Amino acid sequence: MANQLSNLDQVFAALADPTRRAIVMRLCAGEASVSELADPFDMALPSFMKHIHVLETSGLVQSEKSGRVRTCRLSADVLVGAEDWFQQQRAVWEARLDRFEAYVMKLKKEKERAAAKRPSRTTKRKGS
Amino acid sequence: MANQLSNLDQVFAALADPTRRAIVMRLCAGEASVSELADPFDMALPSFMKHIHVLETSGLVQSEKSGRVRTCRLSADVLVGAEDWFQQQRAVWEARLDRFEAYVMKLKKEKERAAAKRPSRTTKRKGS
DNA sequence: TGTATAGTTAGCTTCATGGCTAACCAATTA
DNA sequence: TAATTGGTTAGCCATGAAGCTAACTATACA
Repeated sequence: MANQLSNLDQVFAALADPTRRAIVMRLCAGEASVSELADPFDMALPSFMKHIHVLETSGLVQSEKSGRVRTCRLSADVLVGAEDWFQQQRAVWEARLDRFEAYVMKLKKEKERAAAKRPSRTTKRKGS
Repeated sequence: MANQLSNLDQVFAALADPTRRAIVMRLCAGEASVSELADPFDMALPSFMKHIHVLETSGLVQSEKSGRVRTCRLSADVLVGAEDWFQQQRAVWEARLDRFEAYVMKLKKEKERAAAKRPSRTTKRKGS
């Protein structure tokens, strides 16, 4: 619902940075202020804020300022949207494997049938 | 097994580009040569090759040259490795929601118990 | 042997990213 | 009211990413 905007370009780009992945991981455990988030990182605040901003424009994070403190929280649906992409790819991949397996089974059966017709000319041979 | 090398930085960076995601999607359906892959894209070959190279160094794609044609295939395990990251985050997120829900339920019960003790002083009130 | 095909290499531009410092609000707290 | 805290703005720099053209190599086909 909220992820029409979740364009994968920005989401994946956001997640390509270890600092930002760490922020996302932290926010999975609950919301936090900017300086709480920044604390573990050895980085100037303005640099850190850029990461927050990247996360916000990707839609992964939302924030709200009250008083002088800005609180950040995760948009789980955007995260899920990205996860969906993988699941879609995996579905295609697995369908292909299934088809391939079906094909191999078919070949095998045909071979067996052929072998049954002209009985035991070549025995099963193992490839190296 | 093959994804000790699958560093998420490179994998997500690779997937942050629509051309490269399209390549991955294409390869989910089966292996292909470079020029087959390049065909749908309006892009000079050297530019396209850079994308292939990014995908290869991320581990998402492997390729092999035979004769003059280079055939590319997907490394599904690397894709799955990235998917795993999302599942881990979701697990943390959902655990938190569960705790929160448990907490809300506890509060609710306590309120009910308190209400039962001193019978019906204030009826349920709706906040605006 | 000559020509077309499939990639590759080299080198160039342009723009985005990730980091910094310095200076600047605007709420809180003393 | 003055000082501290929490964040923001502006601007600089180095690196890397994404695209291009031009020229080249090496295989396959006629």
